[in-house]
Amino acid sequence: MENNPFIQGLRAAGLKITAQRIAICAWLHQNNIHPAAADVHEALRDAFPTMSMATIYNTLELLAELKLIYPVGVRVDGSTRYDTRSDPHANLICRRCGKVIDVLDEALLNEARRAVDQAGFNAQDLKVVVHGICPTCQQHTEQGL
Amino acid sequence: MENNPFIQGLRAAGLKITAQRIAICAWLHQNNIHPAAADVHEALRDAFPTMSMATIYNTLELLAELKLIYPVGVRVDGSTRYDTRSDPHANLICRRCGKVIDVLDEALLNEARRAVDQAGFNAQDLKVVVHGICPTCQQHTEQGL
DNA sequence: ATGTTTGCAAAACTTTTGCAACATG
DNA sequence: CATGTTGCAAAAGTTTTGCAAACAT
Repeated sequence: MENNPFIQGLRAAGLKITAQRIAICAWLHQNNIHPAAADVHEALRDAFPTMSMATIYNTLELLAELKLIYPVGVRVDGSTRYDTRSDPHANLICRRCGKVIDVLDEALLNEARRAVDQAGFNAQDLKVVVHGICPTCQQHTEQGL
Repeated sequence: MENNPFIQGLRAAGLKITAQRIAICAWLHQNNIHPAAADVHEALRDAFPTMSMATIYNTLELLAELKLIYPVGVRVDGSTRYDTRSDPHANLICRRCGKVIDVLDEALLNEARRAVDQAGFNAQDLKVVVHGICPTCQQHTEQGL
């Protein structure tokens, strides 16, 4: 229960550990996807029927400030997606279905650091996002769907 | 006047060339920035005081469907930005001020194509987006702002 | 003349904010 | 018990939609 890095982070920051925060952090930790605020809300609706979107947004923003989660950097279908991994990696985003895939690729990250440096950008806190079509959607296309 | 690729594209698609579309296309062509819909609206307010946001959104979406412009793939400060370049390139986005810089870097694009391929993604129609801090905002930081 | 496009208004949607009630440390 | 947090409701902002009037071809 308490090997949850998000809850540990909140505690370390001296913040209060509420039932809602425990639920949100537990769900984020167990579901290593790239949820939107609405996904969290829907997932916890049964357990917390009265939990408001404001609480979700508050908590996600809090975790992002503590650098425990990261906004993916794009909005897919109109909403911000969060990334629960803190190690450097790239996000592959499907143009069609919005799925986000994490890719650990040092060569890509290094090229990105170099290109960013060259343009005078600060590469610290770098994030690479690549848009394409995911395997599943490619199959659908091949089947003429 | 008619060396405007956006207007040519609309004409080639058999669409009607209205005064509003001419104005939007001319402005996009002359201002090679990464505008949001609201930027276009504001820029053309004097010339077309009654032009509605719906017309802007219609036209931008139309140009995007014709692949004459591209959504940058992120929303900065809550709104979609468009890219008026159609050649392959990367977008560097400043985390702080939201500025978008185009970077033509074949090495980066090639690494991205390879990484995307390796993950089973379709690299066709690839877009690379990198987040960092732009030179201007770095200076502000150094000055303690 | 005909079908497209515009502009207005209203709606949908995500996210933010104010504030009273409540729970945590 | 003092402060931080929640939930509700309303607001703000972007984008979409329906429809009558205006326009391009």
